[in-house]
Amino acid sequence: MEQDLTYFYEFGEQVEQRISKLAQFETAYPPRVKRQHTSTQAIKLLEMAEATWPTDSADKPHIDVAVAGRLVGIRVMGKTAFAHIEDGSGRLQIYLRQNDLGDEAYHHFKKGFDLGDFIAAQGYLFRTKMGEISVHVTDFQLATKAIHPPPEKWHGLKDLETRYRQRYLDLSSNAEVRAVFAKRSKIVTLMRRYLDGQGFLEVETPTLQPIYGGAMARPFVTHHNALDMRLYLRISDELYLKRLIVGGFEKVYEICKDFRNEGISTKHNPEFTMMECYWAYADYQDMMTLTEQMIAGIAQEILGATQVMFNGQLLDFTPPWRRLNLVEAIREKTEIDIFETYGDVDALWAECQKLKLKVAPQPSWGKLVTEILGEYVEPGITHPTFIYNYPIEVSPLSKQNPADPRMVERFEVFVAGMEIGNAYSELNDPITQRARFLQQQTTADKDAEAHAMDEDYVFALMQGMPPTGGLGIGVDRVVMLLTDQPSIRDVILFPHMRPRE
RNA sequence: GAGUCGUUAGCUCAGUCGGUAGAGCAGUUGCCUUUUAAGCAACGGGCCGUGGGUUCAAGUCCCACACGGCUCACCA
Repeated sequence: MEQDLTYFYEFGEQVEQRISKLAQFETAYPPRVKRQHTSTQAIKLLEMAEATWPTDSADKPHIDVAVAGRLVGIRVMGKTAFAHIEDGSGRLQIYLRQNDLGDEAYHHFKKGFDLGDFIAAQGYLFRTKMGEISVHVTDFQLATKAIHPPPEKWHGLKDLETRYRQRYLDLSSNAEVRAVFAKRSKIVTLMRRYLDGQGFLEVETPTLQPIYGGAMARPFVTHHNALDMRLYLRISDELYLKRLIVGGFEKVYEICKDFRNEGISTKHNPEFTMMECYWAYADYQDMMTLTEQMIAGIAQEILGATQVMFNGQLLDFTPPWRRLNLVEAIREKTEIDIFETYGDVDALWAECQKLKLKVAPQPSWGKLVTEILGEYVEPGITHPTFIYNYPIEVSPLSKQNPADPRMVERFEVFVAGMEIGNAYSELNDPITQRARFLQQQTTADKDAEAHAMDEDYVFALMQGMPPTGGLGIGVDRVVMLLTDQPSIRDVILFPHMRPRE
C-alpha cells in the first residue's frame, strides 16, 4: 500500500532520513519480540553468579539473556559497537561485534538503527574492561522504529512548554521526572493502604452532579443531551459521602478528581485529585490525628524520614503537628481581635483599614476573616499546622462549636504556605443545615461561591447521620511537598494548557 | 485579568552597535574490534513564534497577537 508521506516529511530532515531506513526492515513494528529479562534482572543475574563463582577459576560464568529496550546511546567504533538500552527497570549496555554477528547483521545495526528505536537483543552477560555489566549480543531485532529523533541525550528536554504538552518526551528523556510520578503513584497507594488499614471503605460517587456542593468554588457546567438537563462537574464529593454515612457505612473514603472553574497557578489546576474521608463517631480532633498519622506515615515510607526538604526549606511532618486557634493566629499576626467586631463586616473592614492591612473587601464578616487569614497567617506557615475553629458563616456544612457558638469545629492544614487539607465535625442537624443553606442564599448575589441549597441532602440528614468527622486532603499538593516540586504542574502528568494556535 | 521575562536547527543554547544565521549534541559519509557525554575528518540541516511597521538593510528597533514561565489578582 503506497502511502503519502508528505505530512511526515514536514517534520524535517531527520524524520525523512529515519523514514527512509524503514525499507531496511521486514517490518519496523513487529507484533512482538522476545524479552525474558529486564535490565536490572540481567545485571543481578551476573552479579549473583559472580558472587558464588570460584575465585581461582580461569573461565567466567556464562549466562544467556534476552533483553529489550529503547536505544539511548550508541557508540560505533568501526567493527564493534556499544549501545545503552533503557527499559522500565533501568539502563543496560549491549555490545555488538562484526566478528560474532556477521557482516550483514552488523551493518544492519549500524545503518538501520537510531537513538530512540526499541531493540530486542539476545546474548550473554560479561563485564567490560571498565567493569560495566553488558550483554555480548549474538542476535538482535528491531522492536519498534522511532521515526522522530529523541531530545538531546545529555541535557534532556528542558523547555517547560514542551515538557508539559509532550509529557512522553519529558518522561522518556528525564529519569528524575519519571521518579517523581512513580513516587506520586506510591503516595496514592500508601494513602489507600493507610485508610484501608483503618477500616475505611473506598467508594465511588458521581462526577456529574445536578447540584454542586461541598465546597466554595465555581463549577464547570455541562449538559446531558437525552435528559436535556444541566449538570455540574463535581467541586467536591462531600455531600454524597455523607449520604453514605446516613446509609450506615461508618468509614468511607474516595480519591477522585474535583473540578473548579477558577484561575490556574503553581498551586491550582482546574482538575485536581482530592482524598475525602468520613468517619462516624469521630470529630475534627480525630481528623487531625488521622491527618498527621497518615501523612507522616507516607513520608516515612517513601522518604525514610518525617522531615523533608521542600523548595529549600526543611519541613517537619513528625506528629503531633502544631495546633493553632484561628482567632489567636490572626491576633498574633495582625493585632486584630476578630471577636471585637464579631459578625460586623463593616466594623472589621474599618479595623483593617485603620491598620492598613492589604486585604480585599469581602461580602461577609467570615469571608473577611478568612481573607485576613490568607494574607497574614498562611504565608508565614512553614511546618505542618492545623488552624482550627472557623467563622460559622464560611462553613455551612460544619458543626457549631459548643464552647463558642460564633465558630464551628473546623480546621485547615497548612504546610509551606499552602493549604493541603480541610476538615469538620460534620453538621448533622437537618433543621440547622437547611437554615445554613438559606443563610448562604442571602449573600449569593454578592458571592459567586455561596453554597447552593441542596434539599435532597437535607432530606438525607432527616434520616439521621451519626456524629461524624470529615476530612479532605489535596493529593497533588501533598505530592508536591513530598517530591520537592514547587509547581503543581510538575506532579500532574498532563496539566491543563491552552491549545496551540 | 495586570505586570514582567521568554519563543533562533530534532534537542540544549549563543547571536555584539541593525549589515550574508552560529556552536555542542543529534543526523549523513568515511576511518576506528572494550567504548561510555567515545574519538578524528568532511558534509547536510533554519517560517529566527505569527502578523504588521520603521529602515537601503531587521533574529536584532517599534506595534499588535499567540503560546509559555514567574509575580500579583482570582481561588482553597
